Amino acid sequence: MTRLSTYFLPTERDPPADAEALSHKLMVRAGLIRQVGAGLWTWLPAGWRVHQRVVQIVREEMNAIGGQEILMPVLQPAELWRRSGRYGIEELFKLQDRRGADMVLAMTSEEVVTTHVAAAVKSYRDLPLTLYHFQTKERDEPRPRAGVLRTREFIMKDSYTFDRDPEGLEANYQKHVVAYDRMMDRCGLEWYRVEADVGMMGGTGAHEYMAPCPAGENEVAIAPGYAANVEVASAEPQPVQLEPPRDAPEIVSTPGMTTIDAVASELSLPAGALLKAFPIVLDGDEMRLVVLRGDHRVNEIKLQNALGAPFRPAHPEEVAARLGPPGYIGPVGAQMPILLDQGVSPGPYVAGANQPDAHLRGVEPGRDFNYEAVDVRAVVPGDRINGATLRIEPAIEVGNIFKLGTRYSKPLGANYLDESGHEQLIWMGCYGFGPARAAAAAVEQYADEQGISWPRAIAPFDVELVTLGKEGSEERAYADQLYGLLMELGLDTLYDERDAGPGEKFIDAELLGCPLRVTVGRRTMGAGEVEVQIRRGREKTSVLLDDAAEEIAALWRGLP
RNA sequence: CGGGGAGUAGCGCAGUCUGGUAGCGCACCCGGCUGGGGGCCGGGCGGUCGCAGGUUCAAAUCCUGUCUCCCCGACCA
Repeated sequence: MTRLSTYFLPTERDPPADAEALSHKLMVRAGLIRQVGAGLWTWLPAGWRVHQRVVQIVREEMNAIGGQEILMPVLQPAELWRRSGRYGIEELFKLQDRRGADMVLAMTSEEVVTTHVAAAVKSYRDLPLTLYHFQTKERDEPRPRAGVLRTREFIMKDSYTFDRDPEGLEANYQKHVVAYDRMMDRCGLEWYRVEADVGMMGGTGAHEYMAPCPAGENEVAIAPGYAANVEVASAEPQPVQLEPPRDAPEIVSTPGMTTIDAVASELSLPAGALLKAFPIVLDGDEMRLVVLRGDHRVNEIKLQNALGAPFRPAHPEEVAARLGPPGYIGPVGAQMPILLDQGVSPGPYVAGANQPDAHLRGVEPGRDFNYEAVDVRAVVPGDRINGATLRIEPAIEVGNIFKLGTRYSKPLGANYLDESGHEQLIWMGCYGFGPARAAAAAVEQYADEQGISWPRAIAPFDVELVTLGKEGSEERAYADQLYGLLMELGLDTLYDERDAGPGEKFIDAELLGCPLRVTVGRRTMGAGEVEVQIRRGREKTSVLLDDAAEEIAALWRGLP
């Protein structure tokens, strides 16, 4: 029985003063969530129904690919995390029990699940295996924000696959691709599966499931047939007009001009006709000079991946000592390896001369300096890929899938014996999905001026039934009866029988955003009809009194 | 971690500069009217002004410290 007069659905006329993101404002206003502290949220009844609907979709798809649901604890011994090498992570909540033993609050469960598998799995006959759970995750985020989009505590579905070899892992990974594609579709989201950075975990491949929306914290580079996180995206740069070639570099005086823009405007050239030099220092004080087109920027994640090692930008003193005056450095004559971005096409460029107040023009890569080609440029909108134009959109990361390899099986001793009796490491994958983010993404993607407009599959209720009649009226009696019929047909119905004005009821209903709003009032009843509003698009239609429930159910089945 | 902002009733805010009995709108409670887009009239309830200390005859207001929250950036297995 879900009668609004007794249901805990505290709606608000005003959004929280400091809320910025649309989903944050609307989910609070609609009475779905309430804040407890920074990045800590309570899910109220209607909000929790949405969350649970997403969870059920995810559960069904995981089961469909052979996943087996388990439950692992949030509180875990620090020892496991020391063994896996993750104890030092700053986001990890750390605490002690009464005996002083170090504990952690899990941000994911690789350590625990791998330990169980290591203990139980002995033979190749026990593999492959897919285990998953829905469990609270704890992360000491430096900056929680935007309602439930980025929180310190949240529920995540995390699954883990265990295979004999890379081929097995690949097969399980592809199964997850299928399952995740379906989860995103079934949640009614617009989404992209994008190539992702494997990050510090050093896995062998990763994709993210991104839901584009203005509040998204990630940027996705998209072109027909291509989608990648900008952190790893590659594309052809837009062409640039270069100077005529010269037989050899010529010095040009550029006093006081230490920026690309200043030199470009002095020589009346586009910034892209210059070379930008980005000196970096690797572990052990080795220097490298990264060179890219003047109008391009370094993507530090791509650079780190290209180097295969961490780096830092060189300090000005190091630049002055090893190359030349900062603002005037360039690749010609540089006494260090040069990494040339592949966005620099052949031709004559203007570059720093490694001496005060001077640049060189007519510098040609290959002729005037040797280099190693790398791809370290940040892509920008307008770049080309497969002949199409690239665009960049903000998006929410709802899920990610990741090939771990033997990252955890090695330190935690997860081995098996193969057919010939040899001990082998288990190959693992891990896969995350955030129901709260899926819900927030749906709010972001479909909300309008009036409020939320849920996809049918994850709405808190299928139908909101509004009666305008007072207790004892003919309309009220009919609405009571219709409520029962809708429930019998399997439609989850929220019945607004509050003693409130029609305006208030309509506004609350559209704020909450159930796919259908059914109104029983004297006016339409007099005409033998019941009014039905389709929330998305707000189009109104009507059904006959006599078989209203069946017609409403049929309408509902046709909704997105 | 750097920069900016805010803590006064459930929500949104004024009052702080210039110290002098804590206010407004909405919500809520009671009564009545109204009944297809946050309706109207009348009467009410509700706040240790984030916390601690200090100055003062007197502190929401001035001073010191502290906690919390938000936004931008950095960060984001």
